[in-house]
Amino acid sequence: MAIKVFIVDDHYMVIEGIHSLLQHEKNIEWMGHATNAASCHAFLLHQQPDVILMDINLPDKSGIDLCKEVKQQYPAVYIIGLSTFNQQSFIEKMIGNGASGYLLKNATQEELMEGIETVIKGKQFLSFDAALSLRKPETHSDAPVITRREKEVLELIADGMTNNEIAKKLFISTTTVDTHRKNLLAKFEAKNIASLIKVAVQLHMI
Amino acid sequence: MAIKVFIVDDHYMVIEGIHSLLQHEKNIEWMGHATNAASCHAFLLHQQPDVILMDINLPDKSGIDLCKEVKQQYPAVYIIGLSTFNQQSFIEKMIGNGASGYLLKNATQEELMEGIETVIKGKQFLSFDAALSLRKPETHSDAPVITRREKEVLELIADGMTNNEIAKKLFISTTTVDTHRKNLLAKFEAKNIASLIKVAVQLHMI
DNA sequence: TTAACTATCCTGTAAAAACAGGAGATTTTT
DNA sequence: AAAAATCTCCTGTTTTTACAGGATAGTTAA
Repeated sequence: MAIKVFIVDDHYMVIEGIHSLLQHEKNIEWMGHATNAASCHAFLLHQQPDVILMDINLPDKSGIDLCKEVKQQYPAVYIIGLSTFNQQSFIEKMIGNGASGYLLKNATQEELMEGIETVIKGKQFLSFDAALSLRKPETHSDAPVITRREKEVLELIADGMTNNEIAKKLFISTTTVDTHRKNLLAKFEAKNIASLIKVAVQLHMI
Repeated sequence: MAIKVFIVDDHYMVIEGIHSLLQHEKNIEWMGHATNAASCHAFLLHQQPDVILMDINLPDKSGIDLCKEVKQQYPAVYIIGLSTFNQQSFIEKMIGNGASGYLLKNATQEELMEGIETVIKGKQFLSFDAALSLRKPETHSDAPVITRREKEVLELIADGMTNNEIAKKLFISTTTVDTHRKNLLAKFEAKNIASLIKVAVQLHMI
């Protein structure tokens, strides 16, 4: 029996691209597409795909949230996240919200088929690069790995708060905030906060 | 005579998507694709497309640079930039480097065809959203107006330089740099440089 | 169960930024 | 030509950051 595949993505080129890659696969039944979360919900009221390929960027909702909702209502469906970028945090959140796998949009037809056939068996599938990025997060990435607390402090610094103000807000000592700041500078290999903030914003870490 | 179209993009799904959208167009001759800048150059040594659809993110080089190189060597070819996002700065750089137009990847078949047919006539084509963002650049933006010198100083601050270092580099007094810094803080209504840099990077002023 | 990581805190010192409040000399715009 | 904007420079003071070099307790991972 053919695997019923549905896609949620707001980019026609991607929809058409995947459709094109799958159209000659006899094992795949193309169920169509939705370009936003609302249409996806509407579709699922009457139809039941086996696998949903889901973009993480949708106009009305993030794919991460949609993934959670769909999995709660239809636990039997397998969801594969789709993204252009190899963003570890998104991958983790998608998986955390019930996605069975992850595919980068630069995947080949073989990878796409492999992904669908893997998740339909209940297994997890991660794109090669995605899998790599989960295994060694900081190897080829310029973004340093910072802790939750450091991120918290970094955001407050970027909002213009001084160590003293941050300390009061977080109920910790000023010297602790200073230590976090020190560690952030070391991790970013930055000379001062100005250059650190620039890089952090450019890396979308703030 | 059919318009010869070539595509440079490292995402197979996008290549297939565009191919799929164009495959039934009799006016289009599909010449194939390259997934990086090097293959694109290699292809152009022997073949000559009329229009190149070019991604701004390539593995070995930015589309912005590739655009420049290709236009220098083959001025007759029309280049249309492709991107997922509606980033004004990229659009401007692509156009500045000789691109004839710009298409968002969520464009429909109609928009795609319209884009190709427009640039082949030597006209400029910008995706609707892209065009909107170019028409009113600073209308809805909170970006303060800063002088040339202030921008110069701002960039050096963002690179991690101190007032003293900047002063030496620009052959002016440290106190002058301090004044510029003071004025920048006032113009951005920022409490300190950290918050200023954050906003400046987000507004693409750095 | 160690080892590594994380978050917390400390004492100091030196450097830098932020803030106040000026002023003179060019350019640019009106 | 006059007004406005820009760039330049100054003396101070206070606050904040940056840097050095620790330490302790709890958590997480090997």
